[in-house]
Amino acid sequence: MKETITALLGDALNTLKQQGEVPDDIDPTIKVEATRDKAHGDYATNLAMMLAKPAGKNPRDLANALVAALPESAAIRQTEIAGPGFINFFAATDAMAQIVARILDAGDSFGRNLTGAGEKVQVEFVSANPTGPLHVGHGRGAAIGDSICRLLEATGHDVTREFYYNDAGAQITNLARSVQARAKGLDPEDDDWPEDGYRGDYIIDVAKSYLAGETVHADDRHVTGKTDPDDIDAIRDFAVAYLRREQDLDLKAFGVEFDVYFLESSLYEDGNVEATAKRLIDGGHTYEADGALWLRTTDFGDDKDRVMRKSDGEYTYFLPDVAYHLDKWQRGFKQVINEQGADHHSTVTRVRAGLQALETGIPDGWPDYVLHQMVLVTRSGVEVKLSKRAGSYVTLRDLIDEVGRDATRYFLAARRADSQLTFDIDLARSQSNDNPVYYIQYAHARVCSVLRKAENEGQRFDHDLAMDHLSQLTTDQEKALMNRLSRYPEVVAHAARSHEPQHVAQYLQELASDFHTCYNAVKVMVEDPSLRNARLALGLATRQVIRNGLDLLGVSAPEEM
RNA sequence: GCGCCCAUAGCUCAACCGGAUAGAGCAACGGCCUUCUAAGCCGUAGGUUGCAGGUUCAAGUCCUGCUGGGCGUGCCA
Repeated sequence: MKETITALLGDALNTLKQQGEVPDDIDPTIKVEATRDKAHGDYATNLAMMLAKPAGKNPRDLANALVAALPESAAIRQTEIAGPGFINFFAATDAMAQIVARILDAGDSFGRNLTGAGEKVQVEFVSANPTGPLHVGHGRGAAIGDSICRLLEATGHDVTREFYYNDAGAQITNLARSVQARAKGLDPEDDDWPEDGYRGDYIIDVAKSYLAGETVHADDRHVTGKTDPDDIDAIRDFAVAYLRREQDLDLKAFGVEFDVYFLESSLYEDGNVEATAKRLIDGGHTYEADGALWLRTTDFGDDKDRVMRKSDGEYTYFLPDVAYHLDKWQRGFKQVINEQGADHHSTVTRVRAGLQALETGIPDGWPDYVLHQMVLVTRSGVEVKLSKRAGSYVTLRDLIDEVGRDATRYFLAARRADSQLTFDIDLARSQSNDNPVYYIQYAHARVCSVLRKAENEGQRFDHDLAMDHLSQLTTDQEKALMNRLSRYPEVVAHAARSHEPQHVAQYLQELASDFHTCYNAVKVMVEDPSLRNARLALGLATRQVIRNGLDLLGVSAPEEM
C-alpha cells in the first residue's frame, strides 16, 4: 500500500517537473507515513511541504497540483489536502480488506522481505567469559541480540550469531584457583582463599564434578575431570568447559543458539595478535612510554592514547579485541553488530580507532554497536541483588525458572536498549491483564478458540468463500484491525533497519488491543456463512501476524491459555 | 574534571531518517459475563515532553548551555 502510494506520487512529481511547476534538479525522498489519526485517512505524505521551498511555491498549491497529477488507482478511494500541506490518502475498503488475503497467502513469511539481499551480517552478543552462570545483563543482551538476528533474517540477511570469550586470561586463572581452593576444602572465609577468588556456590559444584572425574560437554568443547587437585591446568580446562556448559544450558532454556564460539586464545595461537601488533608498530602509530607500548588512538578520535602492551610484556585485552575485529572483517562481514553492556562503551571508540590505525580499508565507524543499559531486578518493590548460586548477582536462570522463558524474553527485549530497565518479577509473573506477554498471547489463544468452536459446530473455515466476501468486513473495529495488520511489514522493516526489536513488542501490544476490541464488538460465529467466514479469515490473519511477530522476539504463541 | 547514555501522565514505558490534537498499560473512578475464553471490553480523569535559549513552515525528536541520574574514565574484560 505504502509502496503503491509512493509510486503514484513519483509519477505525479515527474509530471509536475515536465510541466515546469517544479525544478528538474530536485529529487526529494518521497515519504509516505501511516497516519496516527483516522481523520487524516490511512496514509499521508509531506511531499508538498518538502517541495515548497526549492520550488518557491505555496505548499497547499503544490499539494493541489500533485493531487491533480496523480494517476488513477483502484487502491485509493479519496485524497484530501489538509493542514499546512499534507496530502491524505484514504484506501479503498476493498483494497484494505485484501490485506487479509495477502496475510493468509503469505503465512509465516508475511512481513518478511528480501531487502538484505543475502548480505552476510555477523552479530556478536552475550560473549560472557566462562567464569560463572549468566546474569540478567547477559539475558538482556541475549534477548536483544537474538531478536536483532531474527529481524535481520526476516529482512533477507545471512546472519551469523557469534559468541566471543576469553578462556586463558587473568580471570580464568582466578577461576581455576578458586575451583582448586574448593577442591582442597577451602572456604572463602579461610585465610588461604585466593585473593579476589570467585565465591559463589557454583564453584563448589565445579570442584566436586572435577574430583569425581565427570565428563562435561559444552557446545564447543568436551573435557573430563582429572581428579587431581594439584593440577591447575587440568582444573582450568575443566572449569572452563563446565561453565561453558552451564551457560549453554542457560541459553538453551532461553531459546538462543550460536553458530560460532570464538576463543580469544585462538588469536594468540594463530599469530593474529602478534601480526596485529606488528602492523600497528610498522604503521608508525605506536610509541614506548613508562615501559609500555602505546597506540596513538587519539589520532583516530579517542580522547586518550591506550596501552597495547603492558610493561610486563603481556598484551592488554585491547589488542586481541582489534585482532578479533580484523578477523571478522577478513571473514567478509561488511556488516557487524556488537551487542554488549553499556558498561563497556569505552571499547567502542577504542576498537574503531585501532581498526583505523591498521589502515586496511575498514570504513570509519565500523562495526556497529548496540549497547544496553543496566538491568535492575525488583521483587515486591525491593531490589534483588543476590542469587544464592552466583553469590553476587541475579542469574538469568533464576529469572527463567521463576517467571518463564516467554515473559523473560519479552520483558528484556521490549524496552529500548539504551534506557535502564527495571525487571519487576511480580509483574512478569502475574497472569493478569497488567502483563503484556499474556495480553498478546491471549489474543492468539482467543482466535484459536473461535476456530475450535467453528470446527466443533461443523462450520469449518471455508477459505474460498471467505476470500469472496472480505468486503463484508466493514465495522470500524474490523477496519481498524485490518489497518493495523497492514502496517506489520513496515514495523519489521523499521525494527530491523534500526536494530530496535522493541518496536515489534510495541506493535504486538497494539495489535492485540485492536483484536480484543474487535472481538468484544463483533461476533464471529454468525448465521450468514459468507460474513462468518470473512470474519474467521480476519481472525486467522490476526493470529498469523501475532505468531510471526512473537517469533521475532523468541516468544511462543500458545493455542490456549 | 572529562567522555558516553538517559530524563515524556502518580508508576512502567512508546512515539517510524523532524510532521497534524504526544500514545499504551498499571494505579484511581464508573459501567459490561444466561451470548465465540472477563487473562477481556467500554467510559472518565490524568501532560508547559527536566529547565533556558536556538534552528525550522513544523521540535519530545536537531543544536547550545544548565539541572538531575546511570556508566565509563586501569598497564581489568
